[in-house]
Amino acid sequence: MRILVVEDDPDLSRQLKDALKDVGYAVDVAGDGEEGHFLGDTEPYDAVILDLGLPLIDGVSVLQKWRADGKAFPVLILTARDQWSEKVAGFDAGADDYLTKPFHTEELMARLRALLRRATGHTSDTIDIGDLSVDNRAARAFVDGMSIKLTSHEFRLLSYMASHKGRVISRTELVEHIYDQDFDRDSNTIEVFVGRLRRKIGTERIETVRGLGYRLTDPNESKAQ
Amino acid sequence: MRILVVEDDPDLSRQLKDALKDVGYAVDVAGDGEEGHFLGDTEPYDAVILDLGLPLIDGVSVLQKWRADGKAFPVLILTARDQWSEKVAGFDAGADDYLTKPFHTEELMARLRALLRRATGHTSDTIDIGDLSVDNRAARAFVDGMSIKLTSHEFRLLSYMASHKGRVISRTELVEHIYDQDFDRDSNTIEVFVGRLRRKIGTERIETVRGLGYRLTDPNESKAQ
DNA sequence: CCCAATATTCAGATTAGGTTCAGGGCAGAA
DNA sequence: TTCTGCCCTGAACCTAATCTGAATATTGGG
Repeated sequence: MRILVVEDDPDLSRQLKDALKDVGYAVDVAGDGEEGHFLGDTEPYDAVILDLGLPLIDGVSVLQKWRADGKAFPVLILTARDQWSEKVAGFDAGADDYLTKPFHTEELMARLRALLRRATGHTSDTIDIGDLSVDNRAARAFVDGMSIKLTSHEFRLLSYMASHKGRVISRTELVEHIYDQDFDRDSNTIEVFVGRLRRKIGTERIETVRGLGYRLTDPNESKAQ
Repeated sequence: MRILVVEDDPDLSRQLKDALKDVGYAVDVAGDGEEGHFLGDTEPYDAVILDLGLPLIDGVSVLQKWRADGKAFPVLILTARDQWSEKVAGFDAGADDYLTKPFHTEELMARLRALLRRATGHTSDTIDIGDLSVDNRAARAFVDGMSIKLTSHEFRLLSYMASHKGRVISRTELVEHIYDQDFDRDSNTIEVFVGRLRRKIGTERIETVRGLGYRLTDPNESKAQ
């Protein structure tokens, strides 16, 4: 999952980035409203953390622009304590959740997970595909109840595919969601990771759709056609 | 486990701090309601001991604010004898337990342990992971019934991991819960302690999850791969 | 049967994590 | 109080997991 953080305080911004990367997200950071708006417009984020007090363009305006443009990613806004009116404005502009500063990193993580969950239409942090189970909270996966050892990139890949299970996902989409900005795309890393993942969770679970991408399915489900 | 003590009487406050540190908690102290509120908002405590009669902001208000902000840590309130109404107000505001002054340190410790126990979802002061047993009451650990000699920080680490057994715990989270405020994060103390702990309780009990953190498990539990 | 797409394998680079060690501090003993 | 010994810390250095990109093999479609 790829997250955008728009925050001008460099300390907080750094801290957020570190914490998010720790938990396995791909993270981009913007330091002002303009850059933030641009990135949100250009890159396909899975969620955005948006401070409301920003240089150049304020947070609420950024959010409004995005929503007016039809961007649907979930947005979590950060407000200073007691900025009651800001919070309301944020919600009106289309925020999905808010957090008042200061806050606990752990709480932010929990809320973020909740947003991502909701956005992908799941109700739990754990996603099951047949007897494969992906736990986004603990960053673990199980096949048949057995714990599978995955590296952090393998897990990102699996997690993204799991939250879009059954759909064909293009290589490009995968790259865009599991890596952050600076990544040299023309290489076959995705194939390599898919290969490794298959070896660990069973080849038949990741179906190749020639010319389009990959699809994560339950091999035991009856398949039409 | 990291505890916040909010108490204005310097004697009592010192005494509490010492006693708590002795038993192996990381402790922060605040002398008035404002500082207390701020710390509780900012740092991830595992429990809070809160005096109700405080300068600047009274205890009940502090507690109300925390709860309104969604802070969930267990709170033990201290009241003067016969302040019956205060006690009720405290409970209404979301306290988990209370103690009337004066009290025996022993009793405070027992109640605190109970709160931590409940908060982490355990029913006993002793947590077992396979044949490793962690006794939070006596601050001791056993492997296979044999007592293991641990230093206080080693024990804190183990105790925190034990109460979240099976979950991956990031270095950051560990630092935040086993040290109190003033600690320089960029050093490798955690690695060093994990190393020492492994030497004492057996390497295989603490699993490393690269890029994410550590996990305490029972090595004999069935694992694929 | 040929071509393009996908898989596999592998080695080097990179980076996270592990180990060791010395200095300083603190607590308990005398 | 001073002395002693244990512990903690941070740095330097070492090790091993993992990532990457390229080379090579395989597969499926036409």
